[in-house]
Amino acid sequence: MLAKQTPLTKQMLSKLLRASSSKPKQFKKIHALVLTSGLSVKNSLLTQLLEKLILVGDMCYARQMFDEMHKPRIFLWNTLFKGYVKNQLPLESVMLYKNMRDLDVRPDEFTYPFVVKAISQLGVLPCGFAFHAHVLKYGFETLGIVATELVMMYMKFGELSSAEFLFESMQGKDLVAWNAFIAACVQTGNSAIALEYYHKMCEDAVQFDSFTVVSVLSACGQLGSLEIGKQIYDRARKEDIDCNIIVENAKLDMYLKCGSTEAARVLFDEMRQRNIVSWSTMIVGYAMNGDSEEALALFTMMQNEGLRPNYVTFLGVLSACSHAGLVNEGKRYFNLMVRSNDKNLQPRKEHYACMVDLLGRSGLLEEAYEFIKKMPLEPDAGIWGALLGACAVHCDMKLGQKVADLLVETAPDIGAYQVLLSNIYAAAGKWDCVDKVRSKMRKLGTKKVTAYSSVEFDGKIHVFNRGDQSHVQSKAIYEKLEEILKKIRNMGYVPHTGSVFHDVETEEKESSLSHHSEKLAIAFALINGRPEHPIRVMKNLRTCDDCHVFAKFVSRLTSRDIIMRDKNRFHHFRNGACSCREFW
DNA sequence: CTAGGGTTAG
Repeated sequence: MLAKQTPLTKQMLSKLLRASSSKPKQFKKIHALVLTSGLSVKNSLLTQLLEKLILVGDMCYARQMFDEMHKPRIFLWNTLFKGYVKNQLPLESVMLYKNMRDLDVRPDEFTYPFVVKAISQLGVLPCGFAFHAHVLKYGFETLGIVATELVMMYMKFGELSSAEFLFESMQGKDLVAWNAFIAACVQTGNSAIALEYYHKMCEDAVQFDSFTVVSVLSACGQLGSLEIGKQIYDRARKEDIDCNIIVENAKLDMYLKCGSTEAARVLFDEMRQRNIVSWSTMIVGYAMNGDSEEALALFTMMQNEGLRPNYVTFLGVLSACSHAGLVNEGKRYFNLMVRSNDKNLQPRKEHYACMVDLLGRSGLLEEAYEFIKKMPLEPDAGIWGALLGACAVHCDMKLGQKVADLLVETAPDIGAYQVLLSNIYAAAGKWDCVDKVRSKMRKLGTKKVTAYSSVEFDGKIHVFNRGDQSHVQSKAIYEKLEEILKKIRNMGYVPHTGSVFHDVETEEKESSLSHHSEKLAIAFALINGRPEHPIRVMKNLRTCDDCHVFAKFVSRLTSRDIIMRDKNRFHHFRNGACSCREFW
């Protein structure tokens, strides 16, 4: 490498650094050379060295180097902060900040974007407040970049109103600030708000770009707003916005999340280029829509094209097996992952949850339980939750109780699990147990999520709760519902009162059932929607048995397709049958 | 010399 007698020069060091692309061992050698050479090396060179170490993720060595420096200037501190953020070490970042202040080093405008991002990663709100105060103290809150980071931080903490307030009070918001906020809204499940801000952005005459389009399309997918999504995409095309593969993937996903598998497939086949995200989106989408055969066929096609699946692709494949009850195929794909010898492709907790779901849904509850006990990872709430869900489907009270007890310990704040358990008790007629669960929930303060359904019409999202009378067309909706119920009763519809988990008389049960949010949404769509269009209903939770039967009858009665997306999957109702074949 | 935004899954 280097001849010993050659004196080391700074130029040579620079060259060496550039040559040693990403081999941490070489950095250490070079660093040793620097230390022994006696050269007074400028910080700029050390910064280069630091940057390289950060790139390969050797933060320990980077820190060691930093600590050996004499009075490092603020930009070196910043470089280290950057490294901690890049390598997801928020705690180290906070400690470094403390060191910095102990040494009376004054942070500059570049410090806070890194530090605030670290706090977002750390996820401790009081810490966030403290850093916000520091930002104010040094007068950096007027800087767009720092303010944007603060907004993102509050969004990540679920402090939507704080984030909104901060965002609104930003002066001269640029495109990136808008995009960041809209994206954060979508990522935190506030898609309706994301669309609001997209419109505000247009009013403010800020020209949107492809980043905006991706977030808005994603929002439309979440909301099931096919028409709004199409409009925005067409507008982007008209305004010559670069619709790259990420935009196309987002559009593909929107179609699938709105239940338009055919349109999605046309788009997929026409795409100029497809990457692993395109394929995975399509496979996951088919699985969600109950088209397991297409999902698995596409997986095979992808492999034939020589593309390597990633862990998301396998989630799609496994959920396709789960929705179709393909136990053996699911096991085969799961083993494919285990045997792949690819570290990145080893089954993760989500895959185990998928397998538990697959086994449990097929009635193999004991096998699912054994599967969990044997898994090499620590089972989390999601995995036990999958088993509890299966216990609910198959009314297994004994195992259900056992699993629910485990869940109370690991995830006491998730009301959905308690609701599942109380549903199991209710189905068995154990009302005293139902009451016990309810009062326990009250005591612990666990809330259940309120069920709602939504329908897009005339560029707006119409939301319905159970027994909702707040809609302007409420009277017409209830009349329509009565009319339909009467007609389908003559066709043989019998209300499935098992879906009511309260200890009340049959008559009351029926009236409670008939006002479920899905039914109101369907009635609304029948009044307003065009007969040639399918009815699209989005539900935030799993749909109940009675609404499922109801939708089947309505699809036959009215000869309309009903596409219902619930929390887990799609139900495509046509002429009295559902695509899920009663397996959900 | 350094800083903020996007797609699948959760």
